[in-house]
Amino acid sequence: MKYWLLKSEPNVWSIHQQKKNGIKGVVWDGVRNYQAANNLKKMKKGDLCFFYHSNIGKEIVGIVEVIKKAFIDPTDNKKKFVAVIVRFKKMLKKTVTLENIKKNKDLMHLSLIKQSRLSVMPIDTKSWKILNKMSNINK
DNA sequence: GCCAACGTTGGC
DNA sequence: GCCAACGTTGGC
Repeated sequence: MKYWLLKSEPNVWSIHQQKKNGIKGVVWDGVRNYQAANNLKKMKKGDLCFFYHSNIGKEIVGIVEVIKKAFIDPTDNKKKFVAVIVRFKKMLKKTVTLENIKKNKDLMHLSLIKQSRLSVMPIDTKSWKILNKMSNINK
């Protein structure tokens, strides 16, 4: 199983809306960047993704699960880009802010920090574990 | 195929 | 609101 991070501006699409959508999940479409699209293509059913709020909050707020692997994005007329379907999994007990991620030397290599504009990125297992641990600090 | 101009994202 | 970083477009 692989781990990922998905970015969304909460005033466009937030984790709360994702949660309301419940078990049927949501089509994650609109990605128009090759690097992000390539990451979407690598996703498999059952993979887990951190849900990150960009611009407002700048923090990881929850986890979603991939329930359908990449298919042609229905909103892309040229049929070049892909979408996946993700389902709400859980909210983090404590959100993990970008500020705190930057403070951790073991997380400095993440694309979240190095490539601030990338909206879909892989998270290695070690980093996934660290971030999960950080989210449980104030249980 | 290069690169200047322009557009977009997202942190600050 | 500004701007750095980076992706895309279009003229040559």
